Amino acid sequence: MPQKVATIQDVARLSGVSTATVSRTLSHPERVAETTREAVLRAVRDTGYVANSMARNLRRRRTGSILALVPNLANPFFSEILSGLASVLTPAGYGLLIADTHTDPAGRLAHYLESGLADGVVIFDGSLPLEALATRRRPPVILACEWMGEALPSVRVDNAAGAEIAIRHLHEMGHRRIGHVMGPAGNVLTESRLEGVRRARGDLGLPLRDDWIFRGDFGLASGSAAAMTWLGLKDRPTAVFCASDEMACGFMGALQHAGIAVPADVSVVGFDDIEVVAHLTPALTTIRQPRRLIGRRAAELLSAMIDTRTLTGPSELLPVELIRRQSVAPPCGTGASP
Amino acid sequence: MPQKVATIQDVARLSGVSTATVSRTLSHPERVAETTREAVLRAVRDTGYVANSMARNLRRRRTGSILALVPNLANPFFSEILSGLASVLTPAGYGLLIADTHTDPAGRLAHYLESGLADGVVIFDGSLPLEALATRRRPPVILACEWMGEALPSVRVDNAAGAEIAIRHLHEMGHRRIGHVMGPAGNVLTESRLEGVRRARGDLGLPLRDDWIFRGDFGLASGSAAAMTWLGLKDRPTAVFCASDEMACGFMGALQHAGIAVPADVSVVGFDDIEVVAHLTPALTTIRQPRRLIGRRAAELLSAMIDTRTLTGPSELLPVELIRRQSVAPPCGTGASP
DNA sequence: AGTGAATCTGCAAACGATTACATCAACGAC
DNA sequence: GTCGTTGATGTAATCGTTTGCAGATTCACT
Repeated sequence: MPQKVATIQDVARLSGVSTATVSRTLSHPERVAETTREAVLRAVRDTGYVANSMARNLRRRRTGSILALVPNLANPFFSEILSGLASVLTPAGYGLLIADTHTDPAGRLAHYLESGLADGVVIFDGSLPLEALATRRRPPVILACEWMGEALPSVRVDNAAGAEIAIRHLHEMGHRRIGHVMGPAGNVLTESRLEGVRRARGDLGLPLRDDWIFRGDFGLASGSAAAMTWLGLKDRPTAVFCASDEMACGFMGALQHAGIAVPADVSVVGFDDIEVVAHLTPALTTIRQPRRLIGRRAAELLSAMIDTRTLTGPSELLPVELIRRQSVAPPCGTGASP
Repeated sequence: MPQKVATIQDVARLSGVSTATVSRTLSHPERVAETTREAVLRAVRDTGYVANSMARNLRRRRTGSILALVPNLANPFFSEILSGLASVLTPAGYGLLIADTHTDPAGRLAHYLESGLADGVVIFDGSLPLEALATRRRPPVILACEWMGEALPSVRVDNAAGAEIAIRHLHEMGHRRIGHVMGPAGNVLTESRLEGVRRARGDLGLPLRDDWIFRGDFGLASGSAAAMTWLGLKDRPTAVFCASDEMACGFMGALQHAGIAVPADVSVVGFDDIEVVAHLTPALTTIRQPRRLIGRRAAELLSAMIDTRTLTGPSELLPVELIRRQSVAPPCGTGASP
């Protein structure tokens, strides 16, 4: 049923020139005489010819696509970054290939890199065995959000600074007893945000209580779980900074369902500023990451690396911003500090 | 710097066989003598050979990837479906190519189909000019969530039924004055859910007031906007069914920020059951779509179409389910019906 | 020993583009 | 009139696989 699709040969035959000329007409129009060009273009139109990308890419020794490795596609945090990626990649003629590294059997990183099915790779998953990248010789790789020493270029925000801003904001609002819901263990984001928390607490002379540090994994459920832990505490922090908005949602939700009022009983700050948190009640105060911009810059830097055939390139640190909303208030009955 | 990557020739040379045998060893191991196979596999390991997918696909006349056209990557609703897609596509040896049809210049549908860079296409965006698909001759296409008559196969839920369930639930809880926040005009989902609302209202003998039908576009902001309209009404419905969870979030959020209590003052039902709504306060009662399953089935049906070289195939209607949570209560001060 | 089948392997032709190089015509300068 | 230059086109090699066909070997059976 599917009839033959036109090849460059068909166009050449129909317009009475060689395939070389057809190819040139399409990729370097200026190198072809105007009358020829017109004839060729007409033939292209008539046959409905569109170049076979496999053949083209084989010859050009490229793939025309960029691979994005995300830990969890279902997480809204990534989708907007991807959207930013796509917005520069598509115009640049690249396709966006997406792989969910958690759906996938683990340890496939090497496979993806070697497979040669992408001209470049954007990695969002810091839990991948990134050391393997050091010895790779081919596709340029850039990290987004995550990072790994100075070895690999990355586009990200200053996470420690973001965390510090969050803590300082709570401090300014009068809080002295501040808890933190962490991300998954071993993650650079987790470490870095925790580091920011510790630093700010230290600088501000706040108590460094480890029972106010709750384990999490950036997901909604772990936020709820942290809330349960908080509820079980006899000596509770009056404010909690969650290392992700998702966890903040889970945390606030579980607290409220248990009859605790936010921010009256406890203040909450998130991280990321995903779209929905502005619509929560109370709207969540959070540290915004410029996600679409992260996507765009990652795409731009990566595509520069591809063009210059370099395996490495500059990194970029993007600014975070405190978004004040309604989930933070002075602690319980106080207007000022003790 | 980037040294040569091993080709099938290198492997052939190293293992002392022809390229044909190497190829066979890799794709049809059973057709090769055991000793040869071992020698070849050793050479593969030693050279680190991995087949060039461009060459392979060129020869096989396929691309090895599936294209997903989503209206808006940043919408969490889609990400989980994509995740489901990926979970069957990856093991099946396909890559998942994703294009955001709103980021992209419009009218590119034809371009995507003709471009021949995918063996199959999953369309999530019903607002695309789908009529064009009728005349296409090549890549099999399946619609997900959306649909279009019987012409194209699709995987979706019974949207009208879902809406009806929502309305009937509100009715059972004692509501008689029920509003609806619609999706974007012209969308089949919008129409179908609206149709369900109308049918249920009719069957139950509820008032068919058009000023209780609010325009929306499935997004958060339009939910908030609908809330503003609701606030401005002098004669308000006691319950509102939103055609998407995102709109329900926006709606509830804006209402609560304006001092209206949900569900005490107004009950809200959503549609989709995206993850976050279980963590809202009140947790949102909603109609669940089995999103991961939608993704999986779409992938399975599409890949069957590809295997059988058919341009069409069966559709599938998946079940919806009412998830009762806390955003619905009997209307204002009533325990029973008037 | 001869025959046929079964099994394994290699040769070489695709797949459909791009592009280095060669060719050829036209032109102006000397 | 010769030579060098410029511009437009064609020839054919190349990218790295897969696979139809045929040759070679082995084996079983008569």
